[in-house]
Amino acid sequence: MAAVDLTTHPGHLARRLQQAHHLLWNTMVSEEITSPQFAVLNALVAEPGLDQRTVGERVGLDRSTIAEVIGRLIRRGLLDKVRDPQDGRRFLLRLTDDGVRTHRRLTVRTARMNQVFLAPLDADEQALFIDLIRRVADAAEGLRDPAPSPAAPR
Amino acid sequence: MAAVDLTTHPGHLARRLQQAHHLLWNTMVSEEITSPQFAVLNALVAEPGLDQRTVGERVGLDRSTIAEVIGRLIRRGLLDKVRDPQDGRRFLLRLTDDGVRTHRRLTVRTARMNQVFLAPLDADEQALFIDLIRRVADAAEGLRDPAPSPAAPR
DNA sequence: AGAAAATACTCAGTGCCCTGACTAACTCGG
DNA sequence: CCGAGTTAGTCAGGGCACTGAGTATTTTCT
Repeated sequence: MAAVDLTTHPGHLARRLQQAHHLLWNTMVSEEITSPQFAVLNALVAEPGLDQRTVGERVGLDRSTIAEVIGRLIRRGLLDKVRDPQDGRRFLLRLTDDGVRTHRRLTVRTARMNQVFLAPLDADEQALFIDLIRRVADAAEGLRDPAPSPAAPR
Repeated sequence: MAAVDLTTHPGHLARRLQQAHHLLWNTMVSEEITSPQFAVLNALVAEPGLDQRTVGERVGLDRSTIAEVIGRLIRRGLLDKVRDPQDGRRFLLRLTDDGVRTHRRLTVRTARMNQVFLAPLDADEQALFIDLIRRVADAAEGLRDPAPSPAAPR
């Protein structure tokens, strides 16, 4: 008894939403390059020469995961990684020509995929959908560090 | 150049939403039992004695993943798995007493967590949020099998 | 200058998620 | 009754995502 209706649980819906997206991505965008990998390429198109940690921050991946993703992109020849001569801890990342081409090619397809993905909603709803998800995600991310009392921000 | 703004991409937002949810789950619900594991427990509270495949269908996991999740729940002693005497291919699943207790305990906490998770939205927005996500996820899942022409449904 | 703290990254371990190939068991048509 | 097709589950392999521990390098404080 006392089972719950999971279709009203945002977490469960979030998981299903992501699965559905992953599926559509595979068929409409690429079976080689995944959505997080594309996010990394995109971050480096916007800001070439970032280090790993910062890229991870931009796309929302922790230090371990970003290392794996970058490893795969390097293996595919889309990315180069060189020690920062200024700071021996960092690796600076830069797209190869192939990486730039791949990003451009996938950009077109992701736009098409997003249209299909959001097709069940009308234009107003689409904007609302994006806004609501962003607000919830932003707020939950803000809960990470318990935010010390405003009197002691440092 | 020509980088894209990922904050308008539903797939990227879906991933961030799920990450945020996962984080909150860990702190507010359980570090032992994950959200998909809870979904399995919940499915078996609603319908005891289901087989693996059907549980997977109920919670939205493929045959491989559901096998892993069930394996972990069995190792934790929350679940039992026995061959169906009627059909030697199936395993029938049933919660242990501990499994039932765990489900009950977590149900209370998930309700609290959902409140916190959705707190940035007002009541109307929350209902809308759930509705929009569900519609998009359902539609995308329906794209799996290309839906043959209506004249030849069989 | 030298010790302590912070930072960037790696590695091991756990869990979720999928596909494709395989095995065992059942069903159905002839 | 028996072979072909279907179904439930396993296994190998690839990718995402996190934590905690450990290494190397830089910064900071004294």
